[in-house]
Amino acid sequence: MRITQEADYALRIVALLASHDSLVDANTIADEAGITQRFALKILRKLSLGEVVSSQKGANGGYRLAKEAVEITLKDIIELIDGEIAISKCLSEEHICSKQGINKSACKIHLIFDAINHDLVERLEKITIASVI
Amino acid sequence: MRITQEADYALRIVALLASHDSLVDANTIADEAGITQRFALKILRKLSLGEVVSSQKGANGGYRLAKEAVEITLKDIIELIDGEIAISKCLSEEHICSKQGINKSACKIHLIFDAINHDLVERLEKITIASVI
DNA sequence: TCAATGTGTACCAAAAAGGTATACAATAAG
DNA sequence: CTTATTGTATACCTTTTTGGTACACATTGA
Repeated sequence: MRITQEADYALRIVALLASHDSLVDANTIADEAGITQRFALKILRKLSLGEVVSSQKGANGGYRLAKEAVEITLKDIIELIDGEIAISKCLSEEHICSKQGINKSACKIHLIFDAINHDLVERLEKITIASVI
Repeated sequence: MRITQEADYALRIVALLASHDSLVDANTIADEAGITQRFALKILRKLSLGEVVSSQKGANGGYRLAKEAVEITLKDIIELIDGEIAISKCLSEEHICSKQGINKSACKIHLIFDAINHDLVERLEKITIASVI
């Protein structure tokens, strides 16, 4: 799948949290990211379940990073929001070559995409939030 | 945008044509690619308009490559079918950073995606159909 | 002349993206 | 010990994109 807008917002939200020390509430985050509070909450939920951010409920609650900014990679965040990164649908699920009865590892196009995708993921894995802020 | 299934089929169709010398009609192409004739025709239309394949009308007509296999890159074909390659929507059209009033070249996330995307396109540009068959 | 083939345009259905709504649970301040 | 403030959980909705299909037509070789 491609990197969605939602993942893009997630990156910006995490970057934003990385530049604050204290708890930041969803409203403030939404404002700074330029999205609605509800949508921010949805994204924050995923980030929270993925243990990228931690949350505090109740009055004066909010969110903060759950770990150091250098420990959070772009890949982590994107995969939390969008699922596995795949430049072509053929890479995940039922690939065309298999539908055609071609062995996946005998399908040259598949192999090429696979290599490219692997390098892409590797690259996203090397970029941390610390280097973005 | 991500590489769609349609682009994937297009790659397979062009590879198929590259391994034939003579004209191949849409029905045969569709059969070998495992898609309907109509859908094959749609893809072939785009390839034809993009001057990757040439067509011959009438009885015993069909398609053949319009140029040498070494002159056709994966990038050419993918862009003909899917439009400009962009790993993130943010890269084309109205990017999030601009909606937020941030200058595109000041948006670190944008710059990172831009660099990655550039390298991806460059890589796809270096792979020709000749190397796939 | 007519059957075989490609052209052009428009339409349609399913899936994904992008976002909203509603009802609830926890907690800190008063 | 109540209540306003904040996050949680789940379900739903709308728009865009993807992945096709349908129909009427144009060309050309036999």
